[in-house]
Amino acid sequence: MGIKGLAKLLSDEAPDCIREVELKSLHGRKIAIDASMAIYQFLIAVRSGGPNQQATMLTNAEGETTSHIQGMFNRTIRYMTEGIRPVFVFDGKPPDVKSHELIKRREKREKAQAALAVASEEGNVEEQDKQSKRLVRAGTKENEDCRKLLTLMGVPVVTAPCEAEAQAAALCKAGLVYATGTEDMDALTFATPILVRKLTFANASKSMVQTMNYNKVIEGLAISHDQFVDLCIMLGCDYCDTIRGVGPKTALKLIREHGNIEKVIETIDRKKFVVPESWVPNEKKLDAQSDDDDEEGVESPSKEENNGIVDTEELIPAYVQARKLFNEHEVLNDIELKWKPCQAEDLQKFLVDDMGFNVDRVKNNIEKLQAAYKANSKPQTRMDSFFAVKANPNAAKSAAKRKADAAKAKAAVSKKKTKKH
DNA sequence: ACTCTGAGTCAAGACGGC
DNA sequence: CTAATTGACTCAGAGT
DNA sequence: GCCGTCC
Repeated sequence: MGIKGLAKLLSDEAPDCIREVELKSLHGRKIAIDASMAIYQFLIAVRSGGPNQQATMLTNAEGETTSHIQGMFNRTIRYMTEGIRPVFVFDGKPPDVKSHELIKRREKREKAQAALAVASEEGNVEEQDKQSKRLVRAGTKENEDCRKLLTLMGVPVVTAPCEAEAQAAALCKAGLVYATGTEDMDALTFATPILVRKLTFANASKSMVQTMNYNKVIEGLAISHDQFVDLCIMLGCDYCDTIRGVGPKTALKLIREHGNIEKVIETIDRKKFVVPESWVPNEKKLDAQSDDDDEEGVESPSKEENNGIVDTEELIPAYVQARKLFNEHEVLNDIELKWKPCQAEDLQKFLVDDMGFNVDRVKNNIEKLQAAYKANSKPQTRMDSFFAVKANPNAAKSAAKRKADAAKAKAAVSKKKTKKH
C-alpha cells in the first residue's frame, strides 16, 4: 500500500522536492529497482488476445507463463541502451507486523476467485478478465525466472533480507546507486536520497521521468526525519492502522504542532479522533481491569489475533514498531554491484529453448545488450558534474546541509550494523 | 459552501510495421 | 509450508 | 500515432 496520499501531499506541500526531468539526464546512473513490483506489472499487462476474447498470458511450449520474462528482458535492455545501469532488488520475508495486512489481502483474493468462478459459468468474458487480473501474483517461480534471466544478462541482483524498498534505499544511501526506481513511496520513508518514478517507456516520445529528492522533502515540509517517519505512519503504511478521522492535511498539521505521535495522542480529542487500540496497549489493559464500556459484539475477531501477540510480552505500541521498521530495517550492508558482459550462449538457450522465444529476435536483442554494455563500461564522464557546483546559487548552503545529513546518515548506518545479527 | 476523510474501483509493457 | 503492489480517481458523507 | 503481436 505504500504511504497513503504521500505523493499528493508532497506535490501540495513540498513541490520543490519533485522534478520532471528527461530520461537522458539519468545517463550513466546506476539505479536500484524493486523487481517484485516490476514482475507483478508485467504479469498483469503483458497479455495477448484483443477485446472480446479472454486475454491470456504469454507462455512457452510447456504452458509456463513467460510474460514477465518478456517484459523484464525488453525493459532491462532498454535501460542499458539509455545508459542506465539497473540493479534489481528482490523481496525477502515480509516483517511479522505485516501479517495483519496480508490476511486482508488473502480474503480479497479469495473473493476474486469466487467471482471468477461465477463469471466463467456465465461466460462473461469481460468479468473473467477483470477477476483473473486480481488473482495475479508474483510467486517464487516468477522471481526465480527473473533472477536467472538477469544473471545471464550480466545485471546484478540483490535479494533483500526483508523489504526490497528498504534494501534499495540502503544501496542509495551507501552511494552504490544514484537512486531508487519505484512507484512505491515507502522508499522515501526509508530515506532513499533520490526516488525516480515513471521509469517506464510507455510514453517513449516524451520520455520524461519524475524525481523526488529526500532532503528537499524534509526541507519543504519543514520537519525532521523522525517527524517525517511519524507523518508517514499517520498517513497510513503497511505496518499499522491509523487514527480515524485524521487524513493527510490534519496529520501534517498535528506533527508540525506537536512534534511526534506520542504528543499528538496526548493532546488530541480522543472522542473525535479514535486512536487504534494497538497504539495504546497499556491503556487497554487498564480498561479491561477497571470497567469495560466496550460493546463486545462489535469487537472484530482480527483484533483479537493481534492482541494475542501483543499481550504476552509486547506492550510496545504499534506505531513504535512501525517506526523501528522504517529506521532500522534489516538490510544487507556490504554488497558489491557488478555489471558483467552477458553470457550470450546460455542466455540464448534459456530464452529460445526453454522459453520459446523467437531466435532472430533474441539474437538481435543480445547484440543490442552487448553494444549497450560496451558503451556503458567506457569511463564515465557525466557532463553535468563539471558545472553542477556553479549551477546552484545556494551551493554553499546546500553543501553544508548535505554534510550534516551525511553525518546523520552515517550515524544511522553504524547503528544498523550493531543491530544486524 | 467548503474541506477533509474513507471506501471503492480501475489500470498497470514494449516493439515494430504501417 | 503458504503467501508477497500500488497509486490515481471518484463519490458520498461527515464535520466545520 | 495507431494497432497487432510478443510466447
